[in-house]
Amino acid sequence: MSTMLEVAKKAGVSKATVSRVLSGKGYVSEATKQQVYKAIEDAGYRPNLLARNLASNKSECIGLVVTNTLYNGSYFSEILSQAAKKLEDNGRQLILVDGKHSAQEEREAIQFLLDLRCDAVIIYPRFLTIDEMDEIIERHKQPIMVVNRKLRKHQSHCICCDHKGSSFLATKYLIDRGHRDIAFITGSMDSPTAVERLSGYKEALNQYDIGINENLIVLGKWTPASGVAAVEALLSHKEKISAILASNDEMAIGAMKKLNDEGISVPSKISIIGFDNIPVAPYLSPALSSVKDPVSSMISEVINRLISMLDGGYLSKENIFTSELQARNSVVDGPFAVK
Amino acid sequence: MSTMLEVAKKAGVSKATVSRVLSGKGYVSEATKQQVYKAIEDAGYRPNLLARNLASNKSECIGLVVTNTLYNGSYFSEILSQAAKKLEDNGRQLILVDGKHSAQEEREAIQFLLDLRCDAVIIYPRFLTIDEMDEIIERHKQPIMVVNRKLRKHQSHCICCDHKGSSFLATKYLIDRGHRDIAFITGSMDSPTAVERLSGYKEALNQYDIGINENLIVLGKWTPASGVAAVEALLSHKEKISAILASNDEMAIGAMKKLNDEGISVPSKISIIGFDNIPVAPYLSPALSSVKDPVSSMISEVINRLISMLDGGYLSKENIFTSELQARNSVVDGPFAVK
DNA sequence: TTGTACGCGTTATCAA
DNA sequence: TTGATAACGCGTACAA
Repeated sequence: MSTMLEVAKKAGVSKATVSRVLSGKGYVSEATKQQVYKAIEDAGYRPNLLARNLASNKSECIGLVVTNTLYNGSYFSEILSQAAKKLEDNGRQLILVDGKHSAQEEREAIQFLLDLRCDAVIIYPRFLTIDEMDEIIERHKQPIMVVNRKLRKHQSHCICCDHKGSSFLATKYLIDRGHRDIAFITGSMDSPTAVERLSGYKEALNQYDIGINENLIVLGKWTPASGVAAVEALLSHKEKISAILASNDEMAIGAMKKLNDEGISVPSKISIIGFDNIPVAPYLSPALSSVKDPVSSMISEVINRLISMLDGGYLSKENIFTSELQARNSVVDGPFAVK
Repeated sequence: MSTMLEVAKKAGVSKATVSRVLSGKGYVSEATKQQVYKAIEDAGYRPNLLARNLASNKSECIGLVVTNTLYNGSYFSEILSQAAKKLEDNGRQLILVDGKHSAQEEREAIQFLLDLRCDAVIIYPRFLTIDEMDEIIERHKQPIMVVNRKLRKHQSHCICCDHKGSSFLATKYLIDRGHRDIAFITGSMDSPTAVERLSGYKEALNQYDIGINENLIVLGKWTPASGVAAVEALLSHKEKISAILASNDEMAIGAMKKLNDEGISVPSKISIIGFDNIPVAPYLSPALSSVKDPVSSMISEVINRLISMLDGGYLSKENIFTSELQARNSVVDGPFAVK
């Protein structure tokens, strides 16, 4: 790898001049500029970003941390494609690193990006607590944004969404159409999203004076296979069921499969609603409907803020954004009246 | 951010000693070791990876380039989750950067990772030609591995899979079960994979003396929506059709949807086979079957090679691996006999 | 308009 | 067992 010094020698100028040509800052005569260009070409010169970033103390790239437990599934590709799209015209690079599967590893992933001197870090957390994230944000001068969690202190650094509310609405939607025997398949209960969705379901039942039947609530793990297992468990209880709310689309698809296999037709006998509205979900309707999760909006908004912070002179942490994105979920239409 | 120098001062030793403690190389007395640890703790010290990598000339991280046209879809998450899993125990970081949507941008993404001094780069190309990649590999000392393409020169640097062969087999599978009127939905024809899958289909028809009916071949774009459109086009021709081969599962799902909407039952009236076997695909059977693409094996194998190259002392490019992974696709069972 | 020289935060090579 | 000190490749005042 040839260095700037070699290019300088080839062009018969000093390092500083080459640097000026490259950065476009400072005065360089047209003649020497051409010589330098030629020398760069000849040498096949490539700047060393490590050296550049070290010297200039910035990197033009922002890091994203996502647990790999999320890698399986369309939800994740949505996050990434949004982020990529959003950053595309901004001249910054997105670097994704794996948060693996523990709080410790999520911490390390963030540290890694910070140690690499990324200009900012976005985290879609799975294991870290909001208190710890608040603390991490405090400890670092680089902006650290948190997606899908409501932080206690640094509310300008987080974007979240009302999972409980959307789950409440989806349940209400079914109730409004005459359903009373609504089963619920949870996500992994170590995930706040799973907890919130369950609680929205319960709140709706309570509000409409429908008793909560614990037999109708079964644990899932976000995967299609766990949706199959959940329906198996539900059927074993021999309870009456007219609708199933699954905490995500993958499980809803598993549930659908199992019901079909058992000869229970969907949606005429049992209605199913999932969450997230993954790309293929609309194509599975009318068997399946789905609540749209505002991932795209969240990611998009978070990057907007970040860009403002970075470009617009980012002074203190609490000074720019105070509002929260409260993108409201809406239930996709489906033929859900009880037959 | 405190530096090593500050830590050294706090501990009353020199930079060199701190460096030794951190790297675990060289002799340091237990006593000073403890002082240094304490000073690191006190200072909240974090190594600057830019400086470290610059000085040591390595980075312990490997880059991955994927076009964002692939981000939408389960196929991509499979690539990433495999790569992450594989690298997890290896102590290396995976850095994903966006290849965006042109050859130029794919080039730049590779350059970026190289400029960042990644130890190696894996590319899942979409637009770059194999000749250009051969050339890129030649120009750089870091190993550059190519997934899903057969290179001309550096065969030890690529992993590919026999898309034509698997498409041939899928077609044959249908023919063997009595199908003669088999429609084909292509992928985007600027993708080699799409071309190969089409050619496997044609070859099978030829081999069994079934004429190729151009009306039964329609262009798709990999998306579910394009699957819908493809079926629409097929139906408009009023040709007899007993089976559809879609070049990926997403399009197959779109096709399924459209047929259902038209009251044509799947698979009893028309059988559908997709490709890739995305996570939800098995749960859509028996309506849909899918040919498993060996992505996992490809990614896994490519990283195995890389690790050997990096750890085992990588000398010349042509000297270690010569064999190619020829993971054979197998058709998932489905009830595909013509009724 | 150009060059000199120092700093960025490490690692690594010698002496001591 | 430790400490100077020279790289690593680049940015950037400052001087010329």
